[in-house]
Amino acid sequence: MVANRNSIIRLSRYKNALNRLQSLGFVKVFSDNLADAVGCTASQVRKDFSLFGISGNKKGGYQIDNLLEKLQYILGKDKIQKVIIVGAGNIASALMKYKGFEKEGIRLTAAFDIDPSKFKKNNEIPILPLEELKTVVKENQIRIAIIAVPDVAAQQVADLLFEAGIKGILNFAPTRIKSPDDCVVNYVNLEHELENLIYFVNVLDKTKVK
Amino acid sequence: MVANRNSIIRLSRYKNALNRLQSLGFVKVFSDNLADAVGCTASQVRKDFSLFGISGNKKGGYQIDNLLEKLQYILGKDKIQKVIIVGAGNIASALMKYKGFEKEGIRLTAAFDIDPSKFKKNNEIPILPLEELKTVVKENQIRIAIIAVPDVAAQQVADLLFEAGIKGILNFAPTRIKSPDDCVVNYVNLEHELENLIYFVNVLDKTKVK
DNA sequence: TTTTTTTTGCGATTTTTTTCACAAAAAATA
DNA sequence: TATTTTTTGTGAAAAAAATCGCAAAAAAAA
Ligand SMILES: NC(=O)c1ccc[n+]([C@@H]2O[C@H](COP(=O)([O-])OP(=O)(O)OC[C@H]3O[C@@H](n4cnc5c(N)ncnc54)[C@H](O)[C@@H]3O)[C@@H](O)[C@H]2O)c1
Ligand SMILES: NC(=O)c1ccc[n+]([C@@H]2O[C@H](COP(=O)([O-])OP(=O)(O)OC[C@H]3O[C@@H](n4cnc5c(N)ncnc54)[C@H](O)[C@@H]3O)[C@@H](O)[C@H]2O)c1
Repeated sequence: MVANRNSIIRLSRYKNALNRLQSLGFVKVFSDNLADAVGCTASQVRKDFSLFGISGNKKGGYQIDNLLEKLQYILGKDKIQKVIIVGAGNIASALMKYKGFEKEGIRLTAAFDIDPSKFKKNNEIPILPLEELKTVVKENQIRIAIIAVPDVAAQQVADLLFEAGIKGILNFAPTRIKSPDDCVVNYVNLEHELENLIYFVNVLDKTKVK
Repeated sequence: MVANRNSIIRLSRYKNALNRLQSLGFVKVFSDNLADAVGCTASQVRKDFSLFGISGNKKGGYQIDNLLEKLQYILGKDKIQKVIIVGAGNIASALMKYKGFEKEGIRLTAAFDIDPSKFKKNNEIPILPLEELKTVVKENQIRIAIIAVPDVAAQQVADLLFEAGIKGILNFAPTRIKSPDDCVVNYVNLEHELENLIYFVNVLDKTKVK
């Protein structure tokens, strides 16, 4: 397949930029506007579109509404995506309070924890005992989960999720997850993001001296 | 330079794996152990080390303590890295409560907000008025900042940070930041991470049918 | 109507990244 | 001591990703 992680991330970025342009009243866009907006080259934009079979109009650029529709379809935004969270701690509570997911068609359906003091059955996003996870996943046909438990619990939680039928995990715990072949695990490791930043700040600092 | 974002992220992963192995009592490690631990190939591990001038012992693998030291030096972990946060909202409060950063030599020094109701001068990590940002950055020679403000405020906050002398930003807001040449901006976009996951779950789902 | 200008689409080329493959070193074994 | 085994280190090869370059289409101008 043509798609790799970076190309899909770029599609998400194009989508964001298009939403912004649309809300500013723009109707069409050229590849170099998009390139500007997301920080890549115009030929990268066109190549990405070409690989996904998206075409525009010579000299006319791309119709924003049409382009958005296609990107949204590719990114699975034609339907609401239900997501659960395991581990109702600090990260989870930031995510649950965030209003931006719903706007993007991502619905946090429920959170789960082992600690009974965290349970809140009547919240808008209920926090439920781990024991109910399987039922909720099955009844709602949920395929995506977020892991926000301490690192030591991450693998066992992942195993439970796979058993329940989850196919994709976004893992905040700094632990590599062993997963079945038909499942995907993506990682958000904030320490590593900061280390990365520190490295490149140091590099720039050193090259400046020369 | 040899380094790109992915290779540095891999170094962070090796470091994590090594810490774990060390705490389990291991003293040496082979490239294929590390490959296993982080999910890449053994030759990738050796090539990465080779590019950073790290060498081991033929037939003897790598000395964990020695290797860790070198990785930590490359990743700037030989000194404590002070970091500030702008926007003391949901994300920021999750980050401030997290104990893992200090263990990794990353010290959240202060947070800043424009909303006076958020100020907490006496917290362990104080939440201060934006006006004090410049002074704190200068006095502590801070180079790294995290942006956790609403998207509309992100660019103006970034400009303020650059003016104060910040060289690297980790941006949680879903907005591209225009930055000077000698500064780095990395992005954490959780919507995009979830979209990515959804895309690849859909792809796997479709290929399975065939 | 003809010419010029602009912008796409995509094959070709270049660059970057990953994997391969094997000599060399060193330990283990015979 | 000689042979076998194991593992590194790194050029060479392959694969993947990004960029280039230009024909073709279409709008705008002449
Ligand atoms: N908070 C941050 O800013 C931050 C930053 C980087 C990484 N992380 C990582 O994200 C993860 C979550 O961090 P946090 O700060 O939200 O942690 P937290 O301690 O606030 O929350 C963890 C929650 O998981 C629950 N839990 C523990 N074991 C469980 C299990 N087996 N099943 C279900 N629930 C379980 C706990 O009861 C708790 O409510 C951790 O792995 C952490 O390393 C967090
Ligand atoms: N919370 C999440 O889970 C989540 C998920 C994805 C993305 N994000 C993004 O992260 C950012 C922060 O999200 P949040 O949920 O923490 O938001 P929040 O609304 O809880 O907090 C934002 C804080 O920024 C402060 N602020 C506003 N303008 C400011 C300015 N100019 N200078 C300084 N402070 C200012 C506000 O007073 C508030 O305290 C947003 O851009 C959001 O889109 C958050």
